[in-house]
Amino acid sequence: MTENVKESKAVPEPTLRRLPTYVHYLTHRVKKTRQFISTSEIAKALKLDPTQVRKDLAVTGITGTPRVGYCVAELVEAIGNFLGWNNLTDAFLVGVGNLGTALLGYQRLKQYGVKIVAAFDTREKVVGTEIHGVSVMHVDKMANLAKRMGIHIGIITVPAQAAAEVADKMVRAGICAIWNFTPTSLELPESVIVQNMDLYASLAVLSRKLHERLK
Amino acid sequence: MTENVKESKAVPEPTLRRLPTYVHYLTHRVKKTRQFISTSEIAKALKLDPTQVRKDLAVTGITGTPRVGYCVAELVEAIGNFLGWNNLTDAFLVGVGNLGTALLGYQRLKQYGVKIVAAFDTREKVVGTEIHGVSVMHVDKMANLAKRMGIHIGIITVPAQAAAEVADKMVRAGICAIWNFTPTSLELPESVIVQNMDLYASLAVLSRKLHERLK
DNA sequence: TAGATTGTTAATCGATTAACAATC
DNA sequence: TAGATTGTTAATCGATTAACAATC
Repeated sequence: MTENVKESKAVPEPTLRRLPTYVHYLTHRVKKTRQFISTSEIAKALKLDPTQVRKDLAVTGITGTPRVGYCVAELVEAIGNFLGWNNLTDAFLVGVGNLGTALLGYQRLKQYGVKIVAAFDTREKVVGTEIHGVSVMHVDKMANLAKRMGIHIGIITVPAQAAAEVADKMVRAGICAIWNFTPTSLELPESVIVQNMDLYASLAVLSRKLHERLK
Repeated sequence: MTENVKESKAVPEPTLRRLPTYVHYLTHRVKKTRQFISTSEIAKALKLDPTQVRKDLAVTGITGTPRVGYCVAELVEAIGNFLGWNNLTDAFLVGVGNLGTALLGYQRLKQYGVKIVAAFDTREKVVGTEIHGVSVMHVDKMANLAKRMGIHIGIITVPAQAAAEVADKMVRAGICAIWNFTPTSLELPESVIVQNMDLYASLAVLSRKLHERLK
């Protein structure tokens, strides 16, 4: 079997999760006037290991200068490029409840490469309305529209019991990456990328640690 | 140095994160009539390793029966106990924007051991109102009230630039566990439990994987 | 030059997975 | 009994951390 000349290893998921944190730190807490920064300084602020920071940054292809550090502006640029924050990807959101509405209001998502271009629901009360500038349509129109517009990302913010069905519909409509805000574990083909945003998993960690502490 | 007779190892965080998933699967997708279930069946449905499921369940102290499996009702009960879902812990939420409002509407949180008993903000428009049955007060009143009510959990849903200050206020008011929905990395004493719910970290993983796929 | 910082290779650590004896 | 499933110990895997040579 022939191997690729440049078979790049998959980037570890923990690294991917830390990259936006670096950008946030660099753009919001490092003075705009500072041109360079060392990994030990980043590490200290974010409570990480300096070596880890260097390894993380390395995946973006950027290099630093011994005794000087990394150029802040270049870093921000390189991470953005690496994560695809430049070319906006259109997304559909299904489920305009409390959380769905909140996400529609997150203008910030655009800075992170994703733009919600349409929202869907089944309830008469919301279908036909516009929320935070995004039209809400009946979910029956989702599949055709997704195909026609070549949508790749689907965001699921429906009640848990409807999640599986919505996910199936999305996949059949050609959506290949799903951001799942329900606690339901989706059974989908291997080829579909699923990223779970599980409130309850997160809360369980917090709650258990607190229990241990107070015990 | 004397060691505890029963020095129980800390439960791995990945395990804590999976426990709520088991409960959700068992209560919603396993027929109520089914009395027993094997770890291989759970594993298959959730795309996990059966051994891993057994190890996860073991931390709750529950045991199964060879050739029979685990009693579904007991499992749900044991996990709930372990995660402290029985005795409700009161929480304060600061930042009644899109996301904060959505969380106030999440009645489900109560099933997961946390009850938001008051919300805070600085904006005149919302201070004094009531959202989803929870009173919104000025953030200046938060510290005293938290001390008086013995609040342990704080939820931060303010804009990123206000996060550090709110977190400090919470800690000074005796709050020792913070659920942080902002992308800001909080610099707090070691003793404070911080659980980050980072939308952008999650989105970065999804977005990057999609990029790799389409490339 | 001297010394701080990068970039890389090696060691460690912890979680996942495999192997298998115990058991109902 | 036979065999499916548990529960535990050992092996593997991958991420983190340590060590250190290269470099500006």
